[in-house]
Amino acid sequence: MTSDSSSGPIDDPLFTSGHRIFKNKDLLKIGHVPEADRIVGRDEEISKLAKRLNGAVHGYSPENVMIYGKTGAGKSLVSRHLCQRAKNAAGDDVDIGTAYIDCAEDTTETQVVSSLAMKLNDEGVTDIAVPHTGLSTSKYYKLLWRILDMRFDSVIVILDEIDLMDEDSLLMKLSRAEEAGKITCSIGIIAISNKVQYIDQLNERVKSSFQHKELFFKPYDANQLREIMHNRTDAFQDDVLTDDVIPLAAAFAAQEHGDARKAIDILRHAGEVASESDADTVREAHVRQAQQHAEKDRFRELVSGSPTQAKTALLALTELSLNSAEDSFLTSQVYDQYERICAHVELDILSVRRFRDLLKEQAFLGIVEIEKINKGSAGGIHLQNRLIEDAHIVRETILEDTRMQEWSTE
DNA sequence: ATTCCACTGGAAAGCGCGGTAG
DNA sequence: CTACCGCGCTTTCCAGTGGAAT
Repeated sequence: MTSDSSSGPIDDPLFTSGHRIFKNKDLLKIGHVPEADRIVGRDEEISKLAKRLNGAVHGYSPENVMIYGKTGAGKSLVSRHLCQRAKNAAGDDVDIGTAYIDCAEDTTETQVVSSLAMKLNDEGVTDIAVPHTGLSTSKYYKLLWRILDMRFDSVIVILDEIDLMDEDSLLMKLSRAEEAGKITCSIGIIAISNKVQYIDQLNERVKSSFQHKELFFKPYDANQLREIMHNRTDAFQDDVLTDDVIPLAAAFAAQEHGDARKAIDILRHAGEVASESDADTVREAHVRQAQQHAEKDRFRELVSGSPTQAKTALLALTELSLNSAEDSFLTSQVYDQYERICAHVELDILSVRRFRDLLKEQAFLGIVEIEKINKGSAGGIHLQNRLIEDAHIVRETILEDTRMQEWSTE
């Protein structure tokens, strides 16, 4: 990163090999929004959603929409696409703003409001600086209201994966802001969830203020998955995809409830595998390899991303599984093992209460399975923890952590 | 039907960190 | 500088829980 400010790519054979496979890899990125004529099999959903948003284009209130559907069913895609179109369709006299929030990243009310304010802000116009943290929730709201009124007539907000957000009053505050006279700008909310039950578990007060229509996205079928991938083949150089690649990737994705994201992921991975192995074409074998790759990557990311204490808890269960004929263990047993490991690697020992939650998190990630059992009169209630993933692989992955090195000699 | 028990899990609160505002 | 805020991680407290033994 020192010299070379000269323009244009330089023909270095070390860095050009990838171009043999890919022409425009961006087309396979996750957030990529294809042009309208490339969105497959969602015509009905698009026109329904468009009707709800119609108000925004003409400067009055768009309706709120709750979208349900499994992952990779095109929910975010269609929403983003329509926001873009609404912007284009609006006349010169109507200022439309749109914002996309991923609630997996912004999990609290404050974070979402601050992100909204930041994304909708334009410091040149409003002369408002939005700090990314440090303010109280109410101050972030006030900033947001000011920004909205200075810049827009109507705004469409997409809240993706809203079921991952821990508070729910956000929906209420956003939808009430206009009628409460806090702003004159109108807000339309598109809330996206992959849990159908989401609306049921909302607070009554929230439910009544968040007036909404519901929209359900069906999973893609195998034909649609193939078409989706065909539409993106120009991410690759001409003729590098062999004929079996797309049908196989479609088959893998169809197993996962027709997940289009998965399909595209496999396709991209397959291209990367082919590229790394210096092949001229992407073949069936690359797809299979990519599929395995993706699963290992996912697991590795899950484990290596978690804090040391969580790893230790998981390691305790792993050691028990490796050194015993049993495969499931009571929390107290796992905790004993955990204490031993902590003592050995000089790590603070957490309370049992906290420890239970750590294991529960692992269960949520699908690494551990927990079953509740009752031993009766003198027994009481217990949890049985069982490792789902292969114990050797888990152990290996955890021991990559420098803090865990000490233990590897045991 | 009742008792019994060892653990479960919700709630509240504390701590330290990284941040803003004045 | 002080006051304040959000947030992740943690502890402390304690009212359940529910099947087997009685």
